[in-house]
Amino acid sequence: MNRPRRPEETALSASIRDVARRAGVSLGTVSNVLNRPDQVGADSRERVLAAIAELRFVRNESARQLRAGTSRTLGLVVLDIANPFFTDVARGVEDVANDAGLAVILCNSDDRPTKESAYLDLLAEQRVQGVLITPTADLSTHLESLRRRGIPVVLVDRRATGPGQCSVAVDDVLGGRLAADHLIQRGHRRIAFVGGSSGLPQIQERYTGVVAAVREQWGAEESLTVFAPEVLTVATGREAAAQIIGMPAAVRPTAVICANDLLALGVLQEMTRHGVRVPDECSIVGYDDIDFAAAAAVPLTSVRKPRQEMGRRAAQLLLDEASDEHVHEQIVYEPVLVVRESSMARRSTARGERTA
Amino acid sequence: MNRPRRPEETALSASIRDVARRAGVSLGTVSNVLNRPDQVGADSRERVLAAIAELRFVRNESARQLRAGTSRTLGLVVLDIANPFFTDVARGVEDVANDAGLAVILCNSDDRPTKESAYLDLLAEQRVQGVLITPTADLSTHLESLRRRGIPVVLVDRRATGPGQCSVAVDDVLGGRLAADHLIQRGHRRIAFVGGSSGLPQIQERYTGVVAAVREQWGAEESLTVFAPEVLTVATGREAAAQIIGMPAAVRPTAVICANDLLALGVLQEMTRHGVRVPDECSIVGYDDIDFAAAAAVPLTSVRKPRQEMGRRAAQLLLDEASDEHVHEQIVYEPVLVVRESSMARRSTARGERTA
DNA sequence: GGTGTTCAGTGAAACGATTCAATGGCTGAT
DNA sequence: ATCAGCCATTGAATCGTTTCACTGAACACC
Repeated sequence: MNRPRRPEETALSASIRDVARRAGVSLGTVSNVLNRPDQVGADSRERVLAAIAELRFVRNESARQLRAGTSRTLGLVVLDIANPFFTDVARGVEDVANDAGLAVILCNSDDRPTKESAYLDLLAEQRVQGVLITPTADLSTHLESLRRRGIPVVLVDRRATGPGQCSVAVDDVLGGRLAADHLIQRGHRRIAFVGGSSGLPQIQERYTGVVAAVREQWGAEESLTVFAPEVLTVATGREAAAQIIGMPAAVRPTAVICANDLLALGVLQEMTRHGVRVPDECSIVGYDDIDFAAAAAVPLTSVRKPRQEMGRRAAQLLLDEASDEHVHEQIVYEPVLVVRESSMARRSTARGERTA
Repeated sequence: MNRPRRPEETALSASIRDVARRAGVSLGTVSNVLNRPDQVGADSRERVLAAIAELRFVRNESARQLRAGTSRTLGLVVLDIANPFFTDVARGVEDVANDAGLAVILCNSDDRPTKESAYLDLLAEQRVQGVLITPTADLSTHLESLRRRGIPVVLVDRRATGPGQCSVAVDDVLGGRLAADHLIQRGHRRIAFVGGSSGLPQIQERYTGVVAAVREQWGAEESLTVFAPEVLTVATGREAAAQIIGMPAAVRPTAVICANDLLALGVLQEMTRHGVRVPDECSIVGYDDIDFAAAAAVPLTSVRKPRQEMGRRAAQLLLDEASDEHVHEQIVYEPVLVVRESSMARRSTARGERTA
């Protein structure tokens, strides 16, 4: 094979052997300079470093990893890289990982099990130190097989089912309840829930919370309408809103709870486009409290999660799994409702069946 | 070392050798099944596949890479992972890379040269097939050394200086001009430019475009005020807006051109918070046209770039660098001004020195 | 002078895959 | 019967690093 290289590229990569020869020392000494510089005499160290610089030596990480048996990377698999919630989580992960000298391989499963499992295979082949993942709906069997192979896994934004694994999540039932309580308290009697059809438990729990609140305070749930778009994006949020707008005024919800902020922004856009006044004619509550929620056309009321902190904590747990006295932890953060204009309808308007 | 493993983890990783033994064939045959399955007899292939499944064999990518000399990854280094512009680019890159069977290592330099060079070192050690990068201001010498080492580099959202490299960029001078022309045409006579102080050429070119437009149409540039926050985020956008709001009404700009949409959103927020009506008292134009621009409190006029397409094209160029008849290309896309409400001031209000 | 202890430095033996020249068996042509 | 040609298969050599048992040299101590 050895496809011929263009002339200027000849000195492709010096190996540790070349460095040793150039510096007039042995292989082992070069390796020591690289890994335990203080155990090497000052003069040889100088010579080795000089040789490294002259030859532009760059350590071959594959070889290092093969021999040492341990990699310097960690995998992060998210559901939607375009959702700022996940990039915020990623920044948290990155902070901790970098401090520990690890690189993060960021993978975007797009909520598709096939993409997810392809990425997990890849991460396994790369022998990453561990995997942080917000899995698609059915906790893939791949996860279990990763763990069986000794690769630690920490779930992010998703509660572990058993005690045998770590997870960093948010009490989504509470989150859903907060959103619903808030709206009910402000007099809403017909509410829509815009969730997802992919069956993510996070989303289902948010719905559970909403239902619970509605049950307690209404005694019945006849006015809770549910929309389940394929994916949770701005575009599908718009579609859901179009449906809502199409409903006869007598049954049309006066408030919408969205399973995430992207949906909420979509709903808001479509309402605005059709002249439905938010929050006067329809209130909106989002979820995640991404930064853009506050900057929306009508600033969004949203359920706040500690996004970056979640990433940091998850990464710490993952690193901790390497230690022998590690015990699995299921962290659950309490979400907080941040009330903004999108749900501040004047009580008179929102209350009941349009007064008359 | 060989730190003792917990019992259930014993069968950590079967090697190709174990598979061979189990299947009763040689090493080479297993490798062939993995890499050229059609050159292997049907029955041995069956047996090997069975053994792979039973032993839960996962190829060790480090070993593969060490021997084969070629990796299956590519690096993408962006300035700000929290900026949706870059996640859109990343999706484009991912599309192309996945189709080619490559994984993407996504790195966030945070516009800090030290982080950037640390990541470049890491990518070099990983022997990635190539690097896509939006570099920090001073095209780091690291880039040149990567290229000298035979690792292809493609610049993203930044024009290559010489013909010796590929780049995918946007005509930012034109972009700046479009923004300024639009505002000038609408009667604005005092404009602010909110850029960045890090010296990114993309930003400087946008400024150049603005200045050119102003020169041509005004004959002088006395009313172009420049703000240069440290970084280009929503938060610094707010700060710039606070300064603008603090200016005496007689000299306060009636329109703001922002170097990206995050800044624009920040400016918009702060204006709204202080009761400055957008666009009536102050128009705003952003840059990049991220999805959230259209969803803003006042939908943002913005300079649109083909974000995902840029990522795709860049990745294609990178893959093409491997071929021998590759010629370096500098792609320049034409930006388009998307006019929305944030710059639709009623002409009477916007025009001139407040009529009276 | 012998003995013991440090300290630097050495180099062979892994790690787990891929590659490639060599081997052996078979088919069909001569 | 022989041989060329083909195919599936083999296994040793190799990639670039780390590790570790080992060698000398220098020094201190009795």
